[in-house]
Amino acid sequence: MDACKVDMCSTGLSLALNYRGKSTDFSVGNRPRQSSGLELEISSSTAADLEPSLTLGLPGDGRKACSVGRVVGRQYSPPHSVISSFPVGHPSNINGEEVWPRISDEEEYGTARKKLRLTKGQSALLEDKFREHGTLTPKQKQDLAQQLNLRPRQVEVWFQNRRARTKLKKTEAELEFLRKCCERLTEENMRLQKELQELKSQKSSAPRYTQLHEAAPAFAMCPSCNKVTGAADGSGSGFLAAASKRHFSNPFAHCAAR
DNA sequence: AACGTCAATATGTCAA
DNA sequence: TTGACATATTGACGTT
Repeated sequence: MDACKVDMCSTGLSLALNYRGKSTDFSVGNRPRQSSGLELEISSSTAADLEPSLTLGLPGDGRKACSVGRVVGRQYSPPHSVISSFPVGHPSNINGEEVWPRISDEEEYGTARKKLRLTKGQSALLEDKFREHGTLTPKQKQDLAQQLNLRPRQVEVWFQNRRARTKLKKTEAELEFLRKCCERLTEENMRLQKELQELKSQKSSAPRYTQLHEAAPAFAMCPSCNKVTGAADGSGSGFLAAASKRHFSNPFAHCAAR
C-alpha cells in the first residue's frame, strides 16, 4: 500500500492531481470562506502503480510549489495559464474516436501559456451532450472529461457557462416577445382612443340622434354606417353605454359583417 | 484600440 | 457542512 497525503490549511489553494493519465481537480480557492483546509489521500496496491504529480497553487503567488512523498512539486501558474488547459489543436483519430492529445509537461508548465480554446470537436461533443441533458451526473462528467481529455472541473465549468448562455438567450427572446406585445398593445390602444374620439365627436355633432334618443330610447345610431337601429334590449341608456356594451350584446352587429 | 467571445474565477443560494 | 448550481465578473484572445 502506497499513499501520499497533502494537508492544506491555507485558504485559496488550488490543487491539480495527475495520475496515470487521469487528472483530478480540487478547487479549494473556489470556496475560500468554507474551505479551512483540504486533505487528499491517494492509495495504490503497488508502489509502481502510483506515479502521481501534484500541482499546488496559491492565487496571487507566482511561485508556490509542493513536494510531498512521491509527489513532484510544480510551479504555480496564475489563472488562465494552462495548468487547467489543453492544447489548441486537432485531435487524432483512433478507432474512429477523436483523441485529443495532452500537452507535454514542458509545454504545460514552462513559459506562460495561451488561454484554453476548445477544439471544434470538443465543442461539438459538449454541445451534443448538452442537448441530451443540461446537467451532468458525476459519472457523466467524469466520462465526458475522460473522452475529451479535459478535467472534470473544466467540463463542469463549460456546462455552467453553457446554461448561463442558454438562459441569457431565452431571456433576450422573451424580452423581444414582450417588446412586440407592448408595441401591438400600444397600437391597439391608440386605435381605440381614436375610435372613442370619433364616437364622441359624432355624438356631439348629432343633435338629431340626441333628440331621437331622448324621444325614443329604444333606438340607437350605428357609428359605422350612421343607420338608426333598434336597441338590443330596449333598455338603452345612451349611445355610449350601448357602444360600451357591444362586446356583450352588439346592437351594430350588422355592420361587423360588412 | 475597441469590442465581442468565452474559459475561468468569485461569491451567493439552496437542498441534502 | 458540503456539493451543486446560478450569477457576476475577470482576463486572454481573436476580430474588426
